[in-house]
Amino acid sequence: MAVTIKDVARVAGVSVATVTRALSTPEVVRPATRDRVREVAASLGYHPNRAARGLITGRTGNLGLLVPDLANPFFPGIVKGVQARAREADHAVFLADTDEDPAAEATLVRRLAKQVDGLVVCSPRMADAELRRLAGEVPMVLVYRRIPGIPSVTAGFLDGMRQAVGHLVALGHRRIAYVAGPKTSWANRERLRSLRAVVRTADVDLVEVGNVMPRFEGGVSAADRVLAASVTSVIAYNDLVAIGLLHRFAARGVPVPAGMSVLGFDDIPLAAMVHPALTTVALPQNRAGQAGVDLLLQLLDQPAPHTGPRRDQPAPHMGTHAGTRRELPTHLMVRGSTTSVH
Amino acid sequence: MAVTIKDVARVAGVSVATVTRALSTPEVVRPATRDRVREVAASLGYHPNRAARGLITGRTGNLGLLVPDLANPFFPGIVKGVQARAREADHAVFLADTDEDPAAEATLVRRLAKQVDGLVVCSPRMADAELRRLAGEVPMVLVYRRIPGIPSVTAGFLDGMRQAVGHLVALGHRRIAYVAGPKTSWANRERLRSLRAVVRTADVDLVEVGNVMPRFEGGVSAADRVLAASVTSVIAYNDLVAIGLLHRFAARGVPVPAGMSVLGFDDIPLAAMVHPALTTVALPQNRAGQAGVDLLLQLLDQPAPHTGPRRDQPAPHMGTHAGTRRELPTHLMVRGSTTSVH
DNA sequence: CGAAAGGCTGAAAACCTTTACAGATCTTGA
DNA sequence: TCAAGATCTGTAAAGGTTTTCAGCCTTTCG
Repeated sequence: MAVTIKDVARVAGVSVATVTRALSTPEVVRPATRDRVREVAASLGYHPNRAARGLITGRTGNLGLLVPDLANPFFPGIVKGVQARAREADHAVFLADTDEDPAAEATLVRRLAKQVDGLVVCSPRMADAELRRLAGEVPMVLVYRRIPGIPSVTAGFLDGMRQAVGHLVALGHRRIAYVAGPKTSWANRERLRSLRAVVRTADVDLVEVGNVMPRFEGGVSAADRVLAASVTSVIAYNDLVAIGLLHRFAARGVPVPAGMSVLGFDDIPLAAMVHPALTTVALPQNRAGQAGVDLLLQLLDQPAPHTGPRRDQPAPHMGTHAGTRRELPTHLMVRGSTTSVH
Repeated sequence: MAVTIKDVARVAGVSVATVTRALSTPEVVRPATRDRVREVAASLGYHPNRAARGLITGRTGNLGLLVPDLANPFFPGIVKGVQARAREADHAVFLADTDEDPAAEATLVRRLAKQVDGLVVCSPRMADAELRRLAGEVPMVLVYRRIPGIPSVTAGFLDGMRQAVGHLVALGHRRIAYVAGPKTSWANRERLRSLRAVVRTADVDLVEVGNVMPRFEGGVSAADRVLAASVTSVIAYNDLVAIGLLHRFAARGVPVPAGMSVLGFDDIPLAAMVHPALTTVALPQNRAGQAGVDLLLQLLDQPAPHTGPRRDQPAPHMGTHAGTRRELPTHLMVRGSTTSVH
């Protein structure tokens, strides 16, 4: 049915070994033969069967990508970044959406592990220990989560927070609310930690408003508590929450930004589309995805672990090497949802 | 390194043939042996190498999914639907984002074709003829595009338009603008065709406002022309365009819905988050993805084409069979962006 | 008790590719 | 012209699985 290497060999009048060499190590075969083989291959539309190749080389040429929820507009950007870089490196990518289910994450990692060279795992919800175990089973890089020993790509939350708070302070705000995301979320913990650190060095009061789901509804549900906190500005866990706040503020007749400055996090495309457009801390999405793939490919190119790696010393892909951690810059996008006090 | 069928065979004291049978055709092996083998397999954490299996069975257990632009919020829903159904059927899915590039579509289809059993191709931008050719090379189902001879999943645009226009007419609107999407888009052509058909039977004037990109900016750029058309309501090609309109109307001081009713298409999650929330024709996303996978799997289960299929009769997967076309229902989501005239 | 029938199991081929090794051809220098 | 070396090419094994075929053992019936 499909054209195989044998067909090419037969038509070109050479052995299959020569065909594979002409295609993958052209320099070792005589130019005349090489060109003939390549011509035949092209005319027959031959492409090596990657599964068969993977069987022998141990490399599938495929990558896996796990995201918690594709419906969260933060993730498509990352996925696109991963795709773009993977395609450049001639790799295809398996995508799995875990529906925010930590248990599904482990299952899917294992399910995919056999078919890929490595995985990019995005904002995983599962526990550190479990993740570490999985990282021992299959090469893996983390995006938007940091665990010592596993290569990771994150963004400068602390710096982002510094810019955000700096912006509000410059506008005269002295009481700021923070609407926190899920307690179990690493990103939320990091943002909160950064925020507290920043606040400590500035002359502002911070009011923390309970944990909400990182979605529109979470913002809606937190809005009234924010209003009750008598603050002049609010930083939301992410843009979706911020937009939920906006929605509820509008319904309550609180003008934004005149009556309340709202600041988001992520800079999802949506942030620029709402009215007023959202001031937000932009986190790289595309670039984070790309960086994830870069790290992963780099990891895979490292000398392979000794067959039967010792238990007592981490396998090379555990990420003990340099350049294994990457922190991308963040920047503040000032739009219409923040303004000066009075 | 990884545990293979040989390991299981050795430990269980049987041949590899028995192992594979115990796992994939349990009824043919003696219960005692079967149980022992399965136990050993489980304890060793054995999972068949799918690449190797695919080599011999011709089935990879993988599906491919092509989308034009994951950043368009319409598509993540479809992707999630595909994922969900694929996972139920124990298939993994390759995702490729074509970045709205028709040329990339063909390349990616061919690139993926070797590694999957079939493809779900979503809202493809390429020409019918090209798509037909590709469908001859690899089992394929179309989602949100209909081409005779290729299995497809679409939604009832005509019915959706009937509901949309009916809603506006009931509210007293007599002049309606339509902001069209890209001329090359099949969805746009269908929507326009449906709209014209509906308008013909109702007592309303239709003003068509030029073709715009199917994004937020497209709506922004069309808004002024809509205002100049002295209509009381506008139907946008999709929600993103509608939201762009909303944005520009707000900037121009035109109150929505009091001064202008705005109606979208798709019902992306965002539609409910903007202010005012968008009245829109809801197209199934998740269900469309699921239906696409259903159709594809059904296609694959059909008797395989005779080895060396005749040129003069379509291969089975060309979709000459019944049940090969599926049209899902649409419904109008009435929210805050439409109201009665005066 | 013997033979046929049926149920289970194992050996080996097949899927498509890459690669180690050995063989063949060509070039070069004497 | 011959030998040695370099260059190129072919054979065969390997990778993990499924499947065909044949053979073994057990059962059943005469």
